[in-house]
Amino acid sequence: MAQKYTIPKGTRDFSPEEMARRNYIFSAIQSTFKKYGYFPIETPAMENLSTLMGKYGEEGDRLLFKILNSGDFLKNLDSKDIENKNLGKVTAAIAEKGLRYDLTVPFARYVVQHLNEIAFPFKRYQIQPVWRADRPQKGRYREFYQCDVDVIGSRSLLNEVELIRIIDDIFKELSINVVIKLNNRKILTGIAEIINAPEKLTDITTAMDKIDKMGVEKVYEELRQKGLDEDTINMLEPVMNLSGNNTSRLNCLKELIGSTDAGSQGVQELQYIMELTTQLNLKAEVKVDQVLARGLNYYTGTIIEVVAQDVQIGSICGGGRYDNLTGIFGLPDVSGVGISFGADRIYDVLHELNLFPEEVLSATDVLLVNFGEKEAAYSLGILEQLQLAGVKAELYPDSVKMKKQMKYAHQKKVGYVLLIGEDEMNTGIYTLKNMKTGEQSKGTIVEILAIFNT
RNA sequence: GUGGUUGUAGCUCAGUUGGUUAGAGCACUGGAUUGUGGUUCCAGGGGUCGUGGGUUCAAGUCCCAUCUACCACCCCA
Repeated sequence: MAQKYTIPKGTRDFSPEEMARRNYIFSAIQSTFKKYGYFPIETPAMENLSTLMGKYGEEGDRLLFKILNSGDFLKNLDSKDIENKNLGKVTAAIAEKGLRYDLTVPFARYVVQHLNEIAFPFKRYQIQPVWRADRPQKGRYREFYQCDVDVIGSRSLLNEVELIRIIDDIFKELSINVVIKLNNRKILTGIAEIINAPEKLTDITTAMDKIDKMGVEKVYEELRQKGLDEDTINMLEPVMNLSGNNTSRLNCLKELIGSTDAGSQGVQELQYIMELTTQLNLKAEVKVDQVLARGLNYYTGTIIEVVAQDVQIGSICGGGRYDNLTGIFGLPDVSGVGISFGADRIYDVLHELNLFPEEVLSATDVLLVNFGEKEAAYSLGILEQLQLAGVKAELYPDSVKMKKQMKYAHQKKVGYVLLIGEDEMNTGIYTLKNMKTGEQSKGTIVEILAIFNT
């Protein structure tokens, strides 16, 4: 072996088998998006860093891949910044572009930039890879595909309901059992207000979000570390320990935080969504989760997260409503709501549960064996007739030993092998071998075409 | 970014308290079978033991560093 070449940490190659399975997922997602009236767009892999920085919080800025400037990238660099390890300034001086971190922020940029071409409410989907400089782990990659659907320019909660239906449709088609968790950013705000700690909103919600993982006591411990006093923490108790079904939980929430503007609005919104959702015939379980706190950085209303029931892999879909994402790009008061499907994690779920259909890899129907120069030239005409009839056919390019050609057909899972040697050329009656049963039959081109067309 | 585990043939792995020429299965190539794959039998090729340094008469094996993959945290799809 010449040398060991590898791919960067957290990235992957995809074999033809894997691509067939991936395309199975993508087409399930894409066809559903289309069915609901969404149109596709694409945006570049790289954006200006000014577009990306500051949109995902401090953590997000760290996880952005930055692209070194072309040419003399040192020309804007101040050597003092290097000495002082002023990483922010050094980065800004040598890199002005970065790889996109998600599809939502580039979409917001797109909307603002193409405002006058867009009919609102704008329903778009986007299926493209994103990059994060995170440390790879199970179900976590540095390059992965997101499949986004968003509606922008409509405040109606019917959009939320539609997204829930889309989620249910897609996972139903893929045979994955899921729980759709719902919350509302305003409920979180209400909680923070009712315990008189609105400025601690982020600390409170990210701590509460971990209750399933580490238990109530650890959450309280983390909150103490973040500087909350015992009284405040005790006030959280009733919120943390909500029980019962969705309706009773919502009613409890209303009592607890209904006195705040945000809280009452948030509960009302969620109640409305639940009302509409419960009368639908959904397969997925929809669950109100008052501690769910994803995407806190730009979400303002509904928060959605989807987890697989039978595999522990983190969320496979997530999203929410953002009232002012385009505001950062100079277009205020445009509300949007959207979700993102993690195709790579869905792949892992399907793989782990063995849920991929057998025949996702569409193999070649028939391989024509190459017996030599004359026979190959003759076979070319037969090949053409087969392909014209819609049969997936290929002619082995080299006249190597039949054993090798048969083995190739076997490995590629080709259904039939067509043998056209000297005898067959002379008689016009060809030999067709069924690779599954091993049976051989003889027939004219018309008879053979008939076999494939049935 | 913090902490832990790991690395031996293309792949999955064995390799004893440090000791002679580092093994197996699968895969690959050739043959048994000159027009027949998937089964069987025979033969063959393939390794700077992740990389760099150190300890030792002697290192795949012990020590340090570094890289990779995996796991947990942070965060997230």
